[in-house]
Amino acid sequence: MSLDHILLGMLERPAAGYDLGREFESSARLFWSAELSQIYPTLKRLEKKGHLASREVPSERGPNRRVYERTPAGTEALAAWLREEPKLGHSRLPHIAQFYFLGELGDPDETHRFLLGLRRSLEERLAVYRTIEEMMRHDCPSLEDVSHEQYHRYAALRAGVLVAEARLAWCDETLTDLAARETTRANATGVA
Amino acid sequence: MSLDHILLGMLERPAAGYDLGREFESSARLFWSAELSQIYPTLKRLEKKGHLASREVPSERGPNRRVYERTPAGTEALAAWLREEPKLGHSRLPHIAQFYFLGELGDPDETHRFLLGLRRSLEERLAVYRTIEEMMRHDCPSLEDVSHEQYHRYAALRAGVLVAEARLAWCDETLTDLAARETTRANATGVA
DNA sequence: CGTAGCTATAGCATTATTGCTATAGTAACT
DNA sequence: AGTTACTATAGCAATAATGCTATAGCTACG
Repeated sequence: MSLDHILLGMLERPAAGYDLGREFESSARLFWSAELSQIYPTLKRLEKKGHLASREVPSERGPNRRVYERTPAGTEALAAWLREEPKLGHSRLPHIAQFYFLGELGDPDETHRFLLGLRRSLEERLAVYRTIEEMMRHDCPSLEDVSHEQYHRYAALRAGVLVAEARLAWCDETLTDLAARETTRANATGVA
Repeated sequence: MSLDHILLGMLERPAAGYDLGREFESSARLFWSAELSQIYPTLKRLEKKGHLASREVPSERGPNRRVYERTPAGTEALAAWLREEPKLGHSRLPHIAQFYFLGELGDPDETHRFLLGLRRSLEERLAVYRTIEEMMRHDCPSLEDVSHEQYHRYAALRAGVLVAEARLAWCDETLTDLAARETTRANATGVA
């Protein structure tokens, strides 16, 4: 039920479902994703639960917006979740799953192609993160000056950067090992 | 629909649902998780789809086992998935979500406590990975000698190790920055 | 005016996933 | 014989998540 708590966290200030959807597409992408079709019913459920309150607000451009805000009970529920043990959870890594079984194809070229493709995707992701990191660093000269909240946002981004870099390093390590295996194999057949 | 393909991948040799469940608890933990209550119906669906075939086999200890194996269509479906682009997917990282909103508590001590707890969990995970890594290295003197398939399994483990190390490094970096912020704050109030 | 695009909410069908309970045979221990 | 534990399958309810479609107002372009 992490989504409940993530939405509560995002509602530090009042916002409509649509706004929260945008946030998942930008900053929250780092650690979660959710579609509007999941966000709207979840907000409704949280309101029924008493963790959120909503009111309709006329929009400047479009139909009325339903703006949600946390109730004291909601704030309490969020705080309780934040104080829980860090939840490492089960990672779902489809790309590692693919790689794990890729050996069954028995074709080193497929593995090579796969790693190059993965490398490119990771470079792209890292470039986005680095751009945001620079923007944040540009806004404030020293890390020690930013607000407590801003610091957490910055640090979360750093987690994304460090992990993406580690995955890139893994691609390179694995490509190197693969090449070494290939030359060994070539020599073996060459000698034989 | 990754689970379908992961189960197909696991069925390189025939196995029962129970066996696959065990595999999720051991090696496949690296990249996915699934409960038996999800595995059994999925196997049934894959059989109906024609990607798997099953037969009942008397068990030595317990009721009959339903043993599944891939059909040619199943092998083909697996190969098609393996040849697809690497799927980075949306990461679901509840611990980063917690950290991201932890700033709202406004208490650096909570952040400190959180990072220490996370650090401990990561150390534990890493210790497990390293043990497996050593076992694999013990079984074979050189990486270039193992089978293509074994090599993929080893490399997938390495991905887990490198990422866990990166997360640990992030904990340390963030703890250091946090301490620096605290001393700055202390001096500021001390001067004022 | 038409229409394309954006903002905003809503609903639905399907699948994915979790957590729980039930059943039943076998093995090992007491 | 009774109990506990392990192997193995099954089913169900609830929630989570995806992907799709519908509606409706407003803006901007030609």
